[in-house]
Amino acid sequence: MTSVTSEQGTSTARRTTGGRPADGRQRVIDAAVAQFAEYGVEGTSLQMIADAMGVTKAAVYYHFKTKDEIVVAVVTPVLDQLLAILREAEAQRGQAARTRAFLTAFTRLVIGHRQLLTLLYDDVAVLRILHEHWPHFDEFERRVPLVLVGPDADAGRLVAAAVALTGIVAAAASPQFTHLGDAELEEHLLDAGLRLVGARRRR
Amino acid sequence: MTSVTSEQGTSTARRTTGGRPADGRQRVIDAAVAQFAEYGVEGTSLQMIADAMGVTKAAVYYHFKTKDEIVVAVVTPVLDQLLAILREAEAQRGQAARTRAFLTAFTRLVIGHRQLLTLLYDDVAVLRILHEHWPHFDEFERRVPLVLVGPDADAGRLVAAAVALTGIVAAAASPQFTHLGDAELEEHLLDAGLRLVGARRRR
DNA sequence: GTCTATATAAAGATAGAC
DNA sequence: GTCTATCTTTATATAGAC
Repeated sequence: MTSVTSEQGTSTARRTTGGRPADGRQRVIDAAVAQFAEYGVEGTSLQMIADAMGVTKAAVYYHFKTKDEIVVAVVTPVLDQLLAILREAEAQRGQAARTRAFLTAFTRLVIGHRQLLTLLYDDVAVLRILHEHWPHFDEFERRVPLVLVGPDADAGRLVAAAVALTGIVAAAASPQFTHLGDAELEEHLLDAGLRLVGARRRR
Repeated sequence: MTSVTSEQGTSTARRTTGGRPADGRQRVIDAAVAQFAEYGVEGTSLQMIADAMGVTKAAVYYHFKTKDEIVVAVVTPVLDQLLAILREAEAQRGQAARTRAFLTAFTRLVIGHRQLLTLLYDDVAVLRILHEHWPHFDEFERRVPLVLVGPDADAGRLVAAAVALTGIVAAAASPQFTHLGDAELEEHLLDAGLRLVGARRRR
């Protein structure tokens, strides 16, 4: 079995080697997430990130050599979590259990990063960068729908899975629902997802 | 009742005043759609559009004064169709009929423009431009979910509507399903949509 | 770790010839 | 209707001082 692994251990390592948390590197990431969510990756310049931090472009370049590196750093933690969710779900016995396990954890992850996940699903620039810099990202993309509906699913169920995944991510990011609390939105999203992939909701 | 109307009658007018179809203006639009779909609006430069047409940037600027104008011209025909669909659905008697009427026509529209609709739902640059240049676009955005689930829907049904709309659009654009024929993909998308907004499929 | 200053390339956009 | 040439602004990125 090919294994999908992140090569981006640097930031984690740095945080353990005595450096204070919320160091400069992390501050860049935080600022970048906010800008990316509002203007998209291509619509965000290093100048905008620097301005949001109250520093200059050169200060940003001290932490990251390129803009692509920032994108990878922004997205890697979520991808790692998604990978963990994927593995745990795949380890369940029975397709129904795998479906429920993945969808439950996935919805929770989406809620925990309302703006960030849409980068992964909607921003063409992010997808291009990940295909360039993230080893086995394409394999990763294939495994997600499979764990949801199983390897023997017909086209109809694969389409339903795609609608569920992309719909959940986009709806969570929609300004339409910013007023909804995390718990309530999470429940509704999970509900919608389960209805789509054919499972009944446990009460 | 406030009416949502396109101010962009120019291209239609030009096509009726004796000008050959597939004129330069339309050729720019066609080239732009292809580039926008692949690289996003911010990721597409006028140079790329010009190159795709085999002309220079200045030739493109003869037809459109700004890049924003191109985006509006690309998206306006679809928005007009969407508006027509919206009105026809709103005119139905009974919420079930409105839901079915809209979803059926919407899915067909999405299939007819697999790549284009995702610009409307996913591309933040397009949304910004439309909010700037399309009168009553925000009102338009509000009416779409409402016709799907009705004015008295609770949060759960509104979330389901959002998942359906965004999911259908994104799934239709997904490279995962490029091999599926229009008719089959349309059926599966409609199926998923109806399951989400609570209606049973007519056979 | 942050700054000023700068290099270099590409972006959007315009003027004017053909 | 398309071209060459050019303007202006902004982008990514680097060098080197503090």
